Amino acid sequence: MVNRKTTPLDNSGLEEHHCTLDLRKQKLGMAPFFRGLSVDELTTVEKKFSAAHFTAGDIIYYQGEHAAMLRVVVHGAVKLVRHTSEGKDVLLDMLQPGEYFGNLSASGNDSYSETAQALTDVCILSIRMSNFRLLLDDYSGVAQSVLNITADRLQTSQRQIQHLSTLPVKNRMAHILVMLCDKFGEDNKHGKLLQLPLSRKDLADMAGTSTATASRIMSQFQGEGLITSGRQWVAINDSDGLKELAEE
Amino acid sequence: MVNRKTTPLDNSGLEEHHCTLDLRKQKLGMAPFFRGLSVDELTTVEKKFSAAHFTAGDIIYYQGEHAAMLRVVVHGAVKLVRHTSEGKDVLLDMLQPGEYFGNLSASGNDSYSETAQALTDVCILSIRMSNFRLLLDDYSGVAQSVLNITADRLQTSQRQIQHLSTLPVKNRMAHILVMLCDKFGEDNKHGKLLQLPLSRKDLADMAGTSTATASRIMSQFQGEGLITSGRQWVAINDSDGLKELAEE
DNA sequence: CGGTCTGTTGAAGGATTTCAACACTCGTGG
DNA sequence: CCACGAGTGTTGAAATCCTTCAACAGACCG
Repeated sequence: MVNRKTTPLDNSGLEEHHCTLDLRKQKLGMAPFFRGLSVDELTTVEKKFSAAHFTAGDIIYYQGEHAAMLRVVVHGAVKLVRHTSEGKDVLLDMLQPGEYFGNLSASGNDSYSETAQALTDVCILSIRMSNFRLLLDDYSGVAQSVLNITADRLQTSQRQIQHLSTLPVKNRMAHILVMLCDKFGEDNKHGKLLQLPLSRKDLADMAGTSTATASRIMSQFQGEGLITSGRQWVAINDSDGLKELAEE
Repeated sequence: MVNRKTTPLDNSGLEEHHCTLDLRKQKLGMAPFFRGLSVDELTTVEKKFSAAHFTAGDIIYYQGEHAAMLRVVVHGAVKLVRHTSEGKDVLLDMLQPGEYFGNLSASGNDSYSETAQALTDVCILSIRMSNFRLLLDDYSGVAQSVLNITADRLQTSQRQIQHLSTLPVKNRMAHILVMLCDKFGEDNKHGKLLQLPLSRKDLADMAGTSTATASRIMSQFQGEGLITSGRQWVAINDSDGLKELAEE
């Protein structure tokens, strides 16, 4: 096998479909909090959202901006980053189609606590938070779903706190790669290719380490045959091996 | 002033009132998700809960146990701890009267992801999760409050992730002390005394560090006149000074 | 094909952990 | 009431993990 390092990522944009109404409805239906709604209900709900497009690299909103909107990813990948006053970044999450982001807590400060950036060309549905609240009153099933999702995210955050507190960087990195593999992995000749642009800095910001250390560990993983990687892309060859490292 | 190191904590138990019905109702009303209910509604809601008492040190539930109950602290302090397979502990939260704990996410795994321990003698109200769900359907205002609280906790967790990722131990410790001071601080000749038993290990498990490092930093803070501390207790003398350290 | 952004790697320095010994506090039983 | 013992807190010294700084190499864009 050649030591190929050119990007194998699928870069096809979304000019083709331009986020048709059908696609939007389909993705809204996929969103976990609308699962269970009838087609008619979904149509009513969809009308309350408005669509917007961004190209790869665009900032969807900045940390600190006034926050009034709740958003759902329809197409593409979005990353959520918290910036510190010292210029360090913390990557909180990578979002897939169907996931929500923006502001849920109408209480207290109504400004975004993180920056949202389009990783690829994306289509986003938005709804004013106050309108979303009305929706929750009308569809109590949706309200329960939203609560479930938020509680799950809290669980995930607490596991992340546990990892940061108790595991060395290598284990944390293994865990992050496994998680990304489950979420973004697509079969490919390199193994499970993570279908999103992913730099060493992104990985470092997720694991709470420096880019230098992230790079060293990725090199080590590659040397052990666990992954294959190049500029802005990563493929997982042995997710079981990584899982072992992550669990330990 | 004598260099007094004997505990100034108020250890009075709760045999006096034995959690009267009135007290329980009052504390339920204090719980942020029931704020706004009428006295009548509160009475109805209170009947669905059952009370239980624990003495200092008791485990209320163990991590991994089947989780069906949602609980509210009526009296005393409770700590939530995640244990790792390597025997390390991560202290997620210290709870006050009015705060809920237990399981909210009815989705996925229905086992507690942390251990809950009584720090003092406590009175706890419990409700079966399925019944609580029914309550949410009847009182949509409560459902919104629960969502708000959960979203706020998510925010807090993400800030904690940020701190673990970007700040050195000293700053994290300062932040934790300020937070505990806001929550448990009571005026006292030593300054703001934290009204709960708090060991160096507790602080270490909150800050994601070792007890040795936690002890060293607390000694340093004491040397700088920021705090006064002894076995299992801490008083904050200069919360502004700590806040500066935490923000930096 | 050059420039820029990203990734790699070495070496030195720093923060934190670990191990270990000792001191202090508090509850318990003599 | 005192003394002991267990649990908790403190502190030193060595070792370790990780960061920082820096130089260079590779990949992608125009």
